[in-house]
Amino acid sequence: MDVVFQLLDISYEVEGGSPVIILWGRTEENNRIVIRYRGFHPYFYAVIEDPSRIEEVTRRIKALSESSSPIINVEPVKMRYIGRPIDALKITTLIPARVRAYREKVKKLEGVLDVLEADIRFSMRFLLDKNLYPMRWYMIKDVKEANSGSYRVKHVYEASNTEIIELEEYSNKDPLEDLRILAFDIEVYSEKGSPDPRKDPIVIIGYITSDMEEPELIIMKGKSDHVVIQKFVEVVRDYDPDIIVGYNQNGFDWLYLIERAKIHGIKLDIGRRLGAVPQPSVYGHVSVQGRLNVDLYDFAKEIHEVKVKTLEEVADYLGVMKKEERVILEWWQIPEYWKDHEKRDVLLRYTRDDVVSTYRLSEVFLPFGAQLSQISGLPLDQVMAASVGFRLEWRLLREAKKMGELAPNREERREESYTGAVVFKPEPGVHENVAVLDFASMYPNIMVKYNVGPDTLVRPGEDIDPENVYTAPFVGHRFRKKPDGFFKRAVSKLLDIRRRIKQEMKRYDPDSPLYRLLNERQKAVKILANATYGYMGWTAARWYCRECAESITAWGRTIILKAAEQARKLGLKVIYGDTDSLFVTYDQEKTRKLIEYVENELGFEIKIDKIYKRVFFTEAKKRYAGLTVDNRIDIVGFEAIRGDWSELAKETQFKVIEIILRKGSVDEAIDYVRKVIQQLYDKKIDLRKLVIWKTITKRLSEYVSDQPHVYVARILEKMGYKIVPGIKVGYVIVRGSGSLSRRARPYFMVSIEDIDTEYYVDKQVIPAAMRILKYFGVRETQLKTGKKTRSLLDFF
DNA sequence: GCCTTGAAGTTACCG
DNA sequence: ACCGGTAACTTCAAGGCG
Repeated sequence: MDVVFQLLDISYEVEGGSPVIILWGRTEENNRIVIRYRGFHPYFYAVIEDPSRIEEVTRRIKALSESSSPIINVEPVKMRYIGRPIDALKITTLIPARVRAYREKVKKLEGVLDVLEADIRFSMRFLLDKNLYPMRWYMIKDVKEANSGSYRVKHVYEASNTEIIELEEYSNKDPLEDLRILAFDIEVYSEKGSPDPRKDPIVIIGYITSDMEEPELIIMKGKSDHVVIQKFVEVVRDYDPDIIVGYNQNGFDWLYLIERAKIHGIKLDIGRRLGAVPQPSVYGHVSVQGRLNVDLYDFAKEIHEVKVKTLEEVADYLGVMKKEERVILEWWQIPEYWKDHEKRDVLLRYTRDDVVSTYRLSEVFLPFGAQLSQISGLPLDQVMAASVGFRLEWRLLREAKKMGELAPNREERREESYTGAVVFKPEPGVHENVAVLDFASMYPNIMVKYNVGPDTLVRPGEDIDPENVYTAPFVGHRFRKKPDGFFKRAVSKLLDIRRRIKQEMKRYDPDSPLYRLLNERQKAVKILANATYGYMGWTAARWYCRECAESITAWGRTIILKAAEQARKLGLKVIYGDTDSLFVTYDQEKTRKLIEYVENELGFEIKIDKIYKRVFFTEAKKRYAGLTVDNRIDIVGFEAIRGDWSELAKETQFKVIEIILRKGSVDEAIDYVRKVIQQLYDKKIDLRKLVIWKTITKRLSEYVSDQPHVYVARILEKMGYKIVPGIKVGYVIVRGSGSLSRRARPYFMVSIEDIDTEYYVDKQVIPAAMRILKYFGVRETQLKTGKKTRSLLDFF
């Protein structure tokens, strides 16, 4: 029989010494199924030094075979490697576990130049070879139904090396429709410091599913969380979710649950494979067999507008749960709210709000995740956990496979830097009526136009007719015009897909589900296309090519410089530019001519991205603030949008910018700043507005200088809190003696009385305000109120 | 020994 | 664990001065 199914996830098992691929899916009737696919074996390639001696090498490889898990086939194949035809041997082994050992042995054999594609995990190998993309729909031929045995699914099918065909007509179907989602969150009680799974119990597990109106809580009674965990296992099994979502559960909840379950001797048997427990896996995600365990924090990390990415902040920013309508507790308050029975209800409410926020976040994030999964080829539970580079790489591996190109190995390389983009010096001050012109996908288009890639790169010394190559400016690297390279193909395909999606979107109402689906898809495609340049310059990339990256930026510099020159020739004033954007005084006719020039003479697409009624620059690059024609304030680069300044300083700067741009009133801006400073002196400022957040980027012992956030991190560590790279530390500066760092304190340990007002006036509010006001002739002294100013004293 | 200066260290931003 | 270019802060040591 044939089965139509949506591919949700993939895993494999070894059974009777033979591997079985497990495809997890669901049918059109919304039944969960497993397809057990046999006859697929792991393999890798050996590149042969001398094709005339291929038989000799084949014999040597075969001689390595061990009877317990043998090499089952060695086959000569003609492949391509970095654009050149090569002779290789495809070595197929019986089971995945032995690939590594065989790889090492084969690598050392005489006559073998290199071993390739031995580091591709078996499940992914299958997806790659069969050209399967998770979340898409397929038909598999000639399967037999078997009894469900060890799987918690409706049907199990056995397949043996049969065809799997993609069903294109399903491509606009919502991949998430009717999937069951469960959101959960755990609360842990610890007497002091960070919770320790060896002793601190899970006191609450909250959860909500697609079928529930309200969240449920499993609450610890007595002193043991045994029942809590047990109950949670039942809940998951009963509801049988396809997708489990949480917020940072890969970094915390699962690891904690796994430890606690181990202590109680509970089997966290919550997957769709009998007896399989959650398992830490690749990219730091946790794998739950047959279910997609998606950590929404991975999505949140890409929202750069939110600086401190707690669940509350992200939910508030996205509007799924406003801070006003929920209970807010901070991590350090949780023990207090559990211990104190009077307060416990607040903690319960807090957990409910967290669970609901999490579920709602999944509604916002998963549609994009599903599309990225469909486009990149990574399962949904891995795709956001994987870094940008890996997501793109999986897509590239698929392109390579189609072209018969072998994937290079990952290797350790020395960092070699190269020149990047140009940034123009801005014209300081306020400019009226400014158009921002943006090149459309500049780097991807350079790649396509000049056929840039490791396989088209002409190596130094190679003799080739200059007619047949594109030569990069400044750096002189040459790229063959023909044939189309690997990157050109991959990138133009992505650009093309995106164009088509955008075209299709025009046919639908922006509020329609299909429009939204397509929009998520085009975003996913864009992300991959935009990552290609950075990927080429990434030393850990399989297709690392410094010359390529360097050539792309060189072409980019030439293009933007030429465009700027032409703008000036046309009589447009170039106020600023960065990489692929030009800020020019807006003149409709001249701008049109410039756009034409860029299209016809340079061969690139440039468009008006936005028009500012007024835009302000300082001498600094990468910083400006503007008022758009639709009356929105844009702030770029300034303190007001940086996460490492106090909210008070940011807010003050924002207001100053707003007053200047909207009203043009310097006096009003000065007045505003003075009031803020007065409030600070009067201590009428919410302490939370004084907190400065900074990320700890390495182990505390590795810091050479004790900056404030490092000093505070050490205090927290002494208090028993775990400090790991990546965490954000919130601190305030208090009065006292010693360096700034020595006066930094965790924000929740001080009151407004302790605050060093002078610091906030002189090092936060005034610098942030002066950054702008300086350009309007304002002096620092004008911002200070009744208090005697230091500069006045200095004067005498 | 004190004050100034600039390099080094650090973080977060832009495109 | 995608790139280089950039601003701006704090610390810390060197250098100048007396």
